[in-house]
Amino acid sequence: MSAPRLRPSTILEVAQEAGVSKTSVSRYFGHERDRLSHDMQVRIALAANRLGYRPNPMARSLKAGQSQLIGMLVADIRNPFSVAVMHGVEQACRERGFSLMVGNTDNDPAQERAHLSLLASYRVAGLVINVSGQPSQELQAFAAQGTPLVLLDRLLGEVEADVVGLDNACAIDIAVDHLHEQGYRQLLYLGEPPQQASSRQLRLKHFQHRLSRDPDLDGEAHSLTLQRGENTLYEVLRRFLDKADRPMAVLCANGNVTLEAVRALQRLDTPLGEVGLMGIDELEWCSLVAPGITTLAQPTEAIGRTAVENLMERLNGHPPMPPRRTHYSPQLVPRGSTRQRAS
Amino acid sequence: MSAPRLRPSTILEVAQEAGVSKTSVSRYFGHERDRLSHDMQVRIALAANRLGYRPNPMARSLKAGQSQLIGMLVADIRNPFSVAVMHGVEQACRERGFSLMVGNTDNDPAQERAHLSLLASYRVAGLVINVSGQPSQELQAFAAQGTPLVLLDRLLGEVEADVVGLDNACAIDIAVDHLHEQGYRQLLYLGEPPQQASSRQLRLKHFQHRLSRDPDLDGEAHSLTLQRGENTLYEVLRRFLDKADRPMAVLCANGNVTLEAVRALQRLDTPLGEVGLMGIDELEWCSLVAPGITTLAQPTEAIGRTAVENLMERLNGHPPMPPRRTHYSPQLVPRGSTRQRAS
DNA sequence: TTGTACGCGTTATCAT
DNA sequence: ATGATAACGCGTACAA
Repeated sequence: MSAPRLRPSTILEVAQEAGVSKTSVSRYFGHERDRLSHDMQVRIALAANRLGYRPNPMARSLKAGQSQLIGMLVADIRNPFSVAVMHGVEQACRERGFSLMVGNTDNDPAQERAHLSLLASYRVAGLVINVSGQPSQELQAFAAQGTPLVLLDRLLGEVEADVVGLDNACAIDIAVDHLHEQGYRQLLYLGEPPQQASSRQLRLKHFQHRLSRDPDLDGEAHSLTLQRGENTLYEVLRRFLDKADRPMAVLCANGNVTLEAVRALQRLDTPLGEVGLMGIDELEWCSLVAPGITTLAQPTEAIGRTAVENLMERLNGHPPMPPRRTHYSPQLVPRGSTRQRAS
Repeated sequence: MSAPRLRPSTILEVAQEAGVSKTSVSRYFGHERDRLSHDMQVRIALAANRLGYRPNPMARSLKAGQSQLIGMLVADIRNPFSVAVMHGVEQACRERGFSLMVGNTDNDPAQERAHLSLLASYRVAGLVINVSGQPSQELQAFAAQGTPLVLLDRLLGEVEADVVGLDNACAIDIAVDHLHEQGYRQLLYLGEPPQQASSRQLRLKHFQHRLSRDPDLDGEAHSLTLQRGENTLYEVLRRFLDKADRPMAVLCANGNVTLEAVRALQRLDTPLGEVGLMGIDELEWCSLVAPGITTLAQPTEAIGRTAVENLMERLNGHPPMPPRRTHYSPQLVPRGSTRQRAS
């Protein structure tokens, strides 16, 4: 049997099959069922079922000037954190009858722009985005067009949008307090280059603030580019370890950094705990690496769901609503990597 | 400033701006530029630029009866393997001017069906799917409609589709051979319930085949449902360890199983390597858990790209083409977890 | 309560 | 080489 390409049935065919006008069928599948007589409802339902009819969302969107699509742009899809958030977004969308168009920008502004204009052309009803860099013209256009925007994790000046993410200052506070309590006095903060993302800036800045405020603590902060074969992180760590004279700990700004830090510490043959290690972002393997890595867990699902909820409120609600910011507090997951050996 | 909702410009507006007919503009943006005089091309280009015109893909699809969309259905989006494949799919799509609609089914046939009929209504040009269970009516409809289908990892009888995935027999062979070489003689195979996925069946079956063929080897296979709080895996492992009298090793059918197996082994206080451990699927943390976990790495990106390439060939090519199967061989990544201590 | 007729933005057919 | 027009599937103002 060669490809038959059975045409999906149209509203017109359903109308004929049911012996009614297409208007009625349209009403039935729109939100005006109540305007139809019971008799008519039954006939339409039957006919539609027989033909396996499903409204064509393309035609709908064309007419409406807006689709039932939500766009989501992720800076790094291989980051489990992003995926976890995406899971929340996807669920929330489906529950509300929206579909998800995802794009991965690999932290590349050019890819971001390309995706953006594509999503715009699809007239997505809303956009959830993990921006990678400066506000592009395309993003401005989105905002100006009135399409609801939710910024994930990273915020952006000049763009009118809701923001959902971690309370960065709070996170740093919890982390530094915890390390302090555990007896660590010299702290090394490791993060990725802050230019690209506001959250990175905030975390870094607040860490430095804490350092300067607390006379009890000493330390430094480094921003480095994570890359295959790079061993900047290793070098930084080695020098810090050499220099330090009091109990010291490393604080990693995100999951990727944590991963590389563990690698480096293993290369340096340094037992976790003796040198404290703590990371923002909870990853499934953190409990496996002996003696367990202390983390700050973000409520990823909630972040995703909240993003969609914000979108929906703007979609249903009234335009004049000031941008909202939702900041979640992380949860401390204490493990062996911040427990000094009893000596 | 309240939401202006700037309407994106249309082909008609460009035509007026350029002082030509919409047909010409359509030709310009379609694949018939050569049929236009140079003069006209310039005028249209200028006008389009001035207005920031982008063809409306909805209208296009409506007319064409098919979209520039590729659907991708993933059984478990939180599985890093799936995400890695998705990354390959996304890239390949974008390079070819296609966008990706993703859905996560959480291994639930009902969700799969829902997504399927949605994707169908969007007239996706092709579908990449990680099926979760039996061929649903919706999937049959897809195939019957002539929409190209690529099955990932799991194949399905009765559905005409290309298949891209791992060479499961080969994978098991490599694994068993490796374990054998390393001196392990009693093998425990741990997998998830095979009913849902053909790849699970194949791996399990071939493992048992190898066991029966090789008089040198002894062992058993278990299928178990992985779940929070469940400790079936732990129990199975404990009993096996108690019983075994020769060097023994555990072979995990996928990344999730590996994760749980490591947890269980740690709970049992069994050093990795003494009891061998090996997993199918390479995960970023496998090198971190001392002494490193031996894995079989799948070429995830390639799998994703190949899936899209198959789709494209069917899209451009001639319908009468028999289903193709592409099976990749995994790569052995030997680490400490399959190295017995020198004693 | 139900139906007629038009338009959403695009492409294909047919003419010029 | 270029343009007028119909049609894709749907929603809706308007009429009945």
